[in-house]
Amino acid sequence: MALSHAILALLVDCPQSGYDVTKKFESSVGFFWKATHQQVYKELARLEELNLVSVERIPQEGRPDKKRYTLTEAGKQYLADWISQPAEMMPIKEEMLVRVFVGYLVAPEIVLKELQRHRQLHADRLACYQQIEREEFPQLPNLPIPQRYPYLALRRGIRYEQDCVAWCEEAIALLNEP
Amino acid sequence: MALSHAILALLVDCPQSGYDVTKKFESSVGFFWKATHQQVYKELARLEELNLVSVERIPQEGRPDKKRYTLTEAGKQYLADWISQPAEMMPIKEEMLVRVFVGYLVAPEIVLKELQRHRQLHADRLACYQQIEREEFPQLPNLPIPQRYPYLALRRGIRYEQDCVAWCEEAIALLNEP
DNA sequence: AGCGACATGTAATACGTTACATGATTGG
DNA sequence: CCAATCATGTAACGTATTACATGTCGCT
Repeated sequence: MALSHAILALLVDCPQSGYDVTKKFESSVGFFWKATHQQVYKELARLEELNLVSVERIPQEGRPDKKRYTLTEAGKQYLADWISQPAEMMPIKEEMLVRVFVGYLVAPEIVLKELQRHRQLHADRLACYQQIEREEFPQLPNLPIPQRYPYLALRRGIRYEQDCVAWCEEAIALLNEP
Repeated sequence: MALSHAILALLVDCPQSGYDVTKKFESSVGFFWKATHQQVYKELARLEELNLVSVERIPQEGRPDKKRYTLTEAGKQYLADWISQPAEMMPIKEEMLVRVFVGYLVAPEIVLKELQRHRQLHADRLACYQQIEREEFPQLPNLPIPQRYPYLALRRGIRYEQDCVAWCEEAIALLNEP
């Protein structure tokens, strides 16, 4: 169950609420793992029962209590143990590729238009990642050791999007050839 | 529900059994979509109820009847309609990246060793894809139009694995820097 | 004798998505 | 006044994984 590990990973640096964690799944860690708030709240409750995180209820006025979750020592150990185990290779699972695979069933313009749209989507995402690179890692190229790890995760995101853009362009070129 | 579409896509060219479809999910389409035999058999039964595929029972001796599924006209139309709709951008979901993200929690050698192992896994997969490229697309670079579509899907797989290898190498280099 | 390929499925459980539910505060 | 942000959750449904279940044939 990798969702739990992604959540624990987010709690390493600073205690956070389910709401905060959810937002990070829309940015930072969201580059390589996704979760909705419903999943996050349920998972946090489970992690608390396992004593991998502890909760602190912060009463607020006019809105529900904020619950701040902190990684426990057991949780930190659990995470470290998990990191030390070999990781699986994950399948791509790209809906777009299933469509391209049988693209000859429809008019070429339809596939081309969709490839162009995707090129743009990935280019936009790339620009977003590159902005984060500039903002969050200004000390480049001399990065302190601990910061190198999250940076490498971001680098993977950047490379991935660059590759998506390049493939879209390659595909458009090939389909346009006589 | 993209699994159904992937299965329909596999049935376009030739009628096949659930067993055959399952095997293709371990190779060709398996580059970008995964499914186990349990999923496939259940989904094929559902697609039959929807009349998107038809079945022909082929009695055999000593083994269970073989059920050959064929794409119906309705199924073909359904697939074409689906292809014409815009595709979602899919998240990466790489377990390895979650580990690297918080890799500073464990000794550097552990992460380095795992990166090396992954580099090898992706290099092997790449070699496998490149062999398929040579075997299944010998007419390169002058490919007939319909064949260009599955070729582009394979190209995506090749690019992806090349990028994984390159990232692993980049990561190993950065973590080894003083 | 034992393994892998052939060929199909059920059942239980885990994980993910979508819809529903509430309600104050802040900014345009 | 409307939409977005803050803040938490339940319920139903859909999809995926894992374990269980069966039985033949051909090869080593």
